[in-house]
Amino acid sequence: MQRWSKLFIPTLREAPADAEVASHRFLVRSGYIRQLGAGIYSYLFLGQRALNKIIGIVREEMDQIGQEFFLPALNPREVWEQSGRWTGMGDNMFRLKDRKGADLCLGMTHEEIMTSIARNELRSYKQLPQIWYQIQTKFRDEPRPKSGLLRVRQFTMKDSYSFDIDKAGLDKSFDLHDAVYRKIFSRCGLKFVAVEADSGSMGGSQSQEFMVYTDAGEDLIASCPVCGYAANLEKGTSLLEPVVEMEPTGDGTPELVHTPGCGAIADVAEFFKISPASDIKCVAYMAMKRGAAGKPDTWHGVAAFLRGDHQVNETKLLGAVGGADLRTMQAEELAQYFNGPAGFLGPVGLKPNAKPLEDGLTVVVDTSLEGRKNLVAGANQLDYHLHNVTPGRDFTWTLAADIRSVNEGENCPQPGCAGKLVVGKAVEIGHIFKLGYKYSEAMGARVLDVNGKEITPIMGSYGIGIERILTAAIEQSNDKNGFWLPASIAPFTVVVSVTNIADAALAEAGKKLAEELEAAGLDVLLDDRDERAGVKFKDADLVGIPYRINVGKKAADGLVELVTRATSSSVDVALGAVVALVKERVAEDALLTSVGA
RNA sequence: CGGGGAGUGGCUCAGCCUGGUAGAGCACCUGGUUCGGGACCAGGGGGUCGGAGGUUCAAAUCCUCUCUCCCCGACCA
Repeated sequence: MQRWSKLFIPTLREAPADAEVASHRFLVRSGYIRQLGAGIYSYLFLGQRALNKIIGIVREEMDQIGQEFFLPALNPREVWEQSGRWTGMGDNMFRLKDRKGADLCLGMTHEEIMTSIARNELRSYKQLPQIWYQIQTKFRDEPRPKSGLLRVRQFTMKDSYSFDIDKAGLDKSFDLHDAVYRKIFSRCGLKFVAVEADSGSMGGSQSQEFMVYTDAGEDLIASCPVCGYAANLEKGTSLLEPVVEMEPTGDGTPELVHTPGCGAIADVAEFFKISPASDIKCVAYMAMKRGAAGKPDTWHGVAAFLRGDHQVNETKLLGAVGGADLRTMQAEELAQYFNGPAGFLGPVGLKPNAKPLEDGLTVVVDTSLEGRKNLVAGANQLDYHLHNVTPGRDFTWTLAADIRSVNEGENCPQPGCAGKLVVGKAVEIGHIFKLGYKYSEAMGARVLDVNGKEITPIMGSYGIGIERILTAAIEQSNDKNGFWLPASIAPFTVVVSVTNIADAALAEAGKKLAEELEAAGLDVLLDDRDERAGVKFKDADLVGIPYRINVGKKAADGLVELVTRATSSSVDVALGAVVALVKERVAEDALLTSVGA
C-alpha cells in the first residue's frame, strides 16, 4: 500500500518560470521530473512509475512480434565507422575517449549494433525473418533541447530492427509494426495519426510517422478531413488550382523592366499588377555533398525557383538534389553564381549543370512552374525584372521536382477527393520505415538463400519515444489545475483522499477502502497526509491520477465521493459499491482506448 | 551556430537605473488555533546575489571576461 505521507511527491504551487509548454509545467509541478541540465532530466517517483507503465505496454505488445535485447549505450568508434555514420552523424553524436585514448560514442540509435550482431550470427535464410527490439536510453547532443521532455539529450526509446530475405518479407515486418504501434498508442490513450514521412538521414524508402496533434509539437502535418490523407509537411503534396488571373496567354518575349526598389515578391506583384503566383521566386542555397570515404564534404550552389506565393521546403529540396546539408548563400556567393543581388535573382541566363551538386549551379524548378507562361522573374541585376518569362523556353534547369511546402486550404492530392487540406502542429511519437540494404550492405551482413547463394538481408527500423508518449498524453489532457492520464499509463489509477486524517474513523475507513481497491487489482494511492482537504484535492487534481475517492463527512452515512478527473464530475457512492464502480469505469476506459484510431 | 532574454534562500520575484543594513510571498521548522478546494497567529532556520577579474573607502548594483539556463530559426523519438 502506497501512502502519500511516506512518499516523495514534491508538488509545486507555482511552475518554474522557464517552463513554456503545458506538459513541461505540469511534469515539474506534479513532481514527476526535475531538471539537471539542458535537455537532461531526473525522473522522480511518479514520473518513473508512469514511464514504467508505458514501457510495460510497449513491451507486452512488442513481444507479440519480436524479441527484446538490451544493447550497450557505450559504443566503440569502429562500429559506427563501418556504416559511415561516425562522420555522418556530425555534432549530434556525443563522443568521448577512454583512458587509452580510444574513441567511443554514446548511442543515438542502434542500427549499427543490431546489424553487427546479425552479421556475426545470421548464416541462413532459415533464420529469417528476425525482429529484434530494445528499450534503451539514447543520447543525442541536440542543438537545442526544449519543451521539457519533448526534445531532450537523453531519452528512452524503444527501437526495433527487422531482417528479412526479401522486399515482401520487409513489407510484412513493416506491416506488423504498423499494427502493433497502433495498438500501443491506443492502449496509451493517445489520439494519433499515421502520416507519410520523409526518411531523412537514416536512408530508406517507405516511411511512416505516428503523430499526436498538439500546439507543443514541432512538426507540421497536412491532412484531409474528407479522405483521411495525412502527411508530414516535409513530404505532403497537394493539387493546385490553375493560375488564371492576369497571366497573359500570348507568347511574349522576355523584356527588361526597371523595377526600382522592388526587392520583395509583394512589391513585384504590385508593380506588375499580377498575383504573386505569377512571379518566380528564387531562393539561393549552398548544399553540402558528403565526400566519399576519406574525401572531404563539398559545397555547391543551388538555385531553387518556385511560385512567389509558395515556400521552399528545404527537406524536399535537399532530397531532390541529394545533399546532406543546406544553408542560404552569402552575398559573395550570390555574386559568383548569379552575378546579381538578392531580391532580383532570376533563372534567365543561368547555366544549370547537368547533374545536381557538381561544378556550376544546380537549378531546381518546382513542378508548379512547369507549363506556366509569361511570368515575371528577377533579371539578376539591381532594380530590374524580366516579364514574359516562359519556363523551358527562356530558361532550363538541372531538375524539376516538388520542392514547395503545402499550404492550408489547398486541394487534397488523393485522386477523386475534393477535400481541402488542413495544416496542424503535431509531435512525433513513433516512426517506422524501411531501411533497405543500407546497413546490412555497409556492414557486410550476408546469409545463404535456398540456392546456397549469398544474399544481403533487407532491414527495417522502428522507433517509439517513451517519454514523448507521456508528454503527448499530458498535452492532450490538461486544464488549469493539472492533467489526467488514462488509467493504463497513470502512476496510480485511483487516489483515496481522506479529508481529515485526524479523525480516526475516517482514517480507518480510508485505509480499509484503499486495501480493498488494492485487493481488487487497482493501483491505489492513499492520501493520508495530515493536510487540509483543499491541499489534498489540489494535489490530486494536479498529478494525473484519473480517479479520486473522497472519504469525508458523508462516510458516517456510508457514502464516499468518486471524482472523475477528466470531467471533474463526482458521484456519491455507497462505501461497499465503490470498488466495483471504479473497476467498471477503468474497464470502460480501456475499452474505449483499445478501439484505436 | 545566428538572434532575443534571464541568473538574488527550495519555488515565484523585488532590489540594480541613482553603489553604503539582502528583502517579500510561497515552501520549511516550533508552538497554538483551524480542518471539504492550496488556512491563520506568534516565533524561527536558511542566501559565496552564477563565476572570475577590475573600478571604488565601499559592489547584488558600475566595467570587462566567462559559465549556465530559457525562448525564436536549421535536426529527430
